[in-house]
Amino acid sequence: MAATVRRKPKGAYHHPDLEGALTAAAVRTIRERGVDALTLRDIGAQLGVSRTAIYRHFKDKSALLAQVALEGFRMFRHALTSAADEARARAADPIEEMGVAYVGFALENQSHYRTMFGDAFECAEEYPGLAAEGGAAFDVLLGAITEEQAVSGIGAGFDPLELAHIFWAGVHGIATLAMAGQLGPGGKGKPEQLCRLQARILRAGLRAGLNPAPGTASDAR
Amino acid sequence: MAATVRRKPKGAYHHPDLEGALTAAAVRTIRERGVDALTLRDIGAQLGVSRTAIYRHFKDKSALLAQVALEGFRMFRHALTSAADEARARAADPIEEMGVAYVGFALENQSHYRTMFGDAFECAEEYPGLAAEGGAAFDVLLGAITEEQAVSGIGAGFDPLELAHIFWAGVHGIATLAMAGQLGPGGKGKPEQLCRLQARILRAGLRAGLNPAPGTASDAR
DNA sequence: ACCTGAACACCGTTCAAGT
DNA sequence: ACCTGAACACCGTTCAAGT
Repeated sequence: MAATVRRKPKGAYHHPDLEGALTAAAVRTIRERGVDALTLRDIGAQLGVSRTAIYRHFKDKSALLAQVALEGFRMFRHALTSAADEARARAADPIEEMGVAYVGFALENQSHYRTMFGDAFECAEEYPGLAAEGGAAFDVLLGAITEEQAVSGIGAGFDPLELAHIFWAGVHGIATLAMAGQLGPGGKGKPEQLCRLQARILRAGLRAGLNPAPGTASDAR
Repeated sequence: MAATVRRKPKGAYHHPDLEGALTAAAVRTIRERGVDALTLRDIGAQLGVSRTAIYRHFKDKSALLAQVALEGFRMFRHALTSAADEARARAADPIEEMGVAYVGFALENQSHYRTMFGDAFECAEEYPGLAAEGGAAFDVLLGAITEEQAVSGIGAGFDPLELAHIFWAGVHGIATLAMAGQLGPGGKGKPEQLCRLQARILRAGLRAGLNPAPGTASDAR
């Protein structure tokens, strides 16, 4: 760590860490003016740097966005992990608390979240680190579910991967709808409340088990 | 209906219904090459029309996208309504079938769905018709939930609006994650299966009722 | 009325040139 | 090594001009 001291080159740098400054400026711009307003020229101007200087640090604009997404996934995974750990420490439901942390992260870091699950998400194969970090974040949720199955037996008869997908879809849906202002004017408290309610209904449903719906036609086997 | 016969003007029209052709071309382009590839110049070229001809029919590019979204919401509401009606006719769960129809619509009409819940969704206040159509589609879901509360008593103790938000978030989450290819390589059958499982777990949870989670700390009152 | 072509103010990206 | 300025091929949008 302390062994590698970056020797400052002779040329005058505008920024000691231009790469970090570029991603930070990107995050700030997205937050303040939206993704569409993100312009390499504007970022360069913000940093007092030529508009082509970015190409020294990133292959192109989407690589910069991928870096924002990667940074987001790292923060994201940490938020989920510590929420689950803290819940376990006070004997709360780790899955419910992870859901609250999920939605809270999305709402507090909308720039990162939008970038994580926006265009960069679609073409993740170009940035293998992205898919890996996203998978690691998902594994935190998957781990909590398998643990719950083993410890309390809740949902033990279900495929944990399917349960994880359902929980993910639920919190992702709440987060995106809340960001779009579709969950009413409740403000920030509403999404968390909704998130808790969702987790508890799902938990109760898993505990109770599924009796076949009254008129299920196609999938009796 | 048949009373208003549009008299063809003397000037030579490239398209009898340029407005409809423009939105159709937009939908097709989004489906085939993504929203970012949607270009007024390209659409004009596709239709053999000047790239500024569109301004005779739409205020700007976002108005064209709003039209695509509006068209999408109308088809969407119809799909939801008929799914619920059909479910009632054969005594199936209307909510589960609406969820399947929701996800199915999203996957079969990704151009429309992405536009409906994309940028146009954010600035819906500029296009009041959009918000109205979106609200009408949501009301189909809300109505099915209040009906279920009244008829079968399931979830009767809950705020129907909160339940509707939770169901919406669930199916919206499944739809968007499926579109992003995040629900595994299962193909088209997987999202529907997940959707049914989610609806049944939620239903079972509402039927069973919520006993307080083991270590709920903050919200005892 | 409807459409066109040129023009304007923007983009991302490339590249030879500077230090 | 790192950064710059000019240049290129694109955008959306405006507007005077055509029929």
